[in-house]
Parts: sequence; structure tokens; C-alpha cells
Amino acid sequence: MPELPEVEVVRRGLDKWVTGRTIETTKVSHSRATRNHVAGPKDFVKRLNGRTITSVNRRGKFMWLNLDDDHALVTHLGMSGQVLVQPLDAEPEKHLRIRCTFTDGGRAMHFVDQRTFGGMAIEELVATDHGQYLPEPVQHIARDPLDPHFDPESFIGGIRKKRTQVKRAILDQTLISGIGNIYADESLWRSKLHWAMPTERLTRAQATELLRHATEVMTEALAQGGTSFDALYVNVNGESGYFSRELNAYGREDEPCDRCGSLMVREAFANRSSFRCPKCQRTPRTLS
DNA sequence: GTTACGACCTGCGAGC
DNA sequence: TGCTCGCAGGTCGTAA
Repeated sequence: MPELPEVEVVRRGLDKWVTGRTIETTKVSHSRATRNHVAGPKDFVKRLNGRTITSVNRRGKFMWLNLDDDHALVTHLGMSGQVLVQPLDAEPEKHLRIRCTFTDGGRAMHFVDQRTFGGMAIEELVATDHGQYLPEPVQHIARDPLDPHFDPESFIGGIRKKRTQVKRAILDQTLISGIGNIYADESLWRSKLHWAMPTERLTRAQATELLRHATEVMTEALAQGGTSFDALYVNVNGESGYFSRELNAYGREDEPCDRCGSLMVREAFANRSSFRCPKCQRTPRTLS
């Protein structure tokens, strides 16, 4: 499942392969992949062809390719999206949704998405703080911990003002971006916090530690090319990352905790799963 | 204004 | 063997 480290791996690959190149043809094979482009797939193709990609950018899990006309090709991988750079004669992938070729006759860009939660859209770039230009749909997304302008104080103050569970808070992309279910569980395990801990009870020290661990785990995952459980997450060359071998919490139900040896448990959380150590991450008193 | 929750979607594995 | 059902989960719209 692509979270911040996985998206950053893809961004770096795309930056290397497509920046400076001009799109010649675009084919949309599944209209749902361009559902966020309100003018429809025909307009999407028309506006993309002939445009040169000037840079590849990211905030949290959103990625966008700046074009030479003050617009950007905004891309979200959703749960199963991949952006691959393939030879022109490569067999089309089973779930190929969008394909772009370039005027230089080199490798093509494929957007592949099994579950179609991801997609692409062309959006106008709007000026924001620090002289940065963001696509309109990305403006409400908070900076992520790997962003040089990320403000730790804003996160620490913000999370302690909320009235919700700590895991819900760190999954809230308007508070801090880039964290998904996997890195949320890993950050909470490292911080010895239960996912249901009320945010108003977090001490300043706990919030600071949580942020430190979230930053740490995503930095480590990035260094290893991201986390992968199957062929659903790969870099632009179709290769998987190695961080799944380092996970301490996510997907480890009934396995011994790497810290205390207690058997890890899996619990229902907001229509998905949460993994924790019952001893290291004790249930908050108000919930027990 | 803030929080919670369901819908969207497809492939896979378990159970019958 | 073949069918049904539950599960995986990021984002958005809507309800409370």
C-alpha cells in the first residue's frame, strides 16, 4: 500500500525518467482513472498531449508532474496504483489505465491500478506559502515530516487540541500527511501508544516522541525502497522495496513482540485493522 | 467547525 | 469444482 516512502520512491524514479520530456500521445483505458478530471477523459488527453514535464513533486501521498503551461498532472496511487516507465514494445499490464508516450520515442509512462482507488487529473497550479505552487486538490494537505518546511510545533499543538483517538489523528492528512495504516501502527508501536489513546491526554513529550518515531520509520522505509507485501507496490522499474522485513507491528498478529515477546494482537479499527502489543501498548484506563 | 462513518473498487483466499 | 463472502485501505462526501 503506497504511503509516503513508497510515493517518494516513485517520485524519484519518475523525476529521473520523465522530467524534460514532451508527451506525444495519451490513452485512457479506464475512465474511472480520470474521474477527478471533471472535464472528462477526452479533455484530459487533449490537454496533456504536447506538454513538457518540467518537474516531479510530492506532498504526503499526492504526487504531481508540473507541466509547461502552469498546470500539473496530479497523481494519487490510492491503494494499488503504480506508475511504471516501460519500453515501447512492452506488453500492456492487465490493469493498465493510462499510457503516455513521448516525442523522443523513448520509454512510455504507464499508470496501472488494480483497485482503481488512484487516478490522474490535470489541475491548475496555485501560489501558496514559501513561494511554492501547489495543485488545487493538494492545498488542504498538511506538509509531511520529510518536507523541509514541516513545522513540528504546529503538529504537536494541533494533535493535542483534537478530540479523537491518536491513530485517527495521525491518519488525518490535514494534520500531518504521508502516514497510512502501516506506518501509523509502526509509529504507535515505537512510541508504546495504544491506537485508541485520546489525543487530549497526550502529553507534549508523547506527541513529540510520536512525531520523532513517525519521521524515523518513514525515513528508514525510504532508505530501503519502501514496504511491499506483494506485487501491488513497486517502483517505476517494477521492483519491490524491502522494508516489510523490518516491520514491528503491522501484519504481525500472533507473532511475538520484538520488544517484550508478548503475542501481538489485531483489532478492528475504522473498517480496517490495527496491530499492537497488548503489553507495551496498553489499553488507556478510560477504555479498559 | 469537528468528528465519524459508509461508499467506492477488484483480486484473493477461506469456507461451504 | 464452483460459488459466495469477507478482507485489504486512502479519500471524499455526508450525517451527526
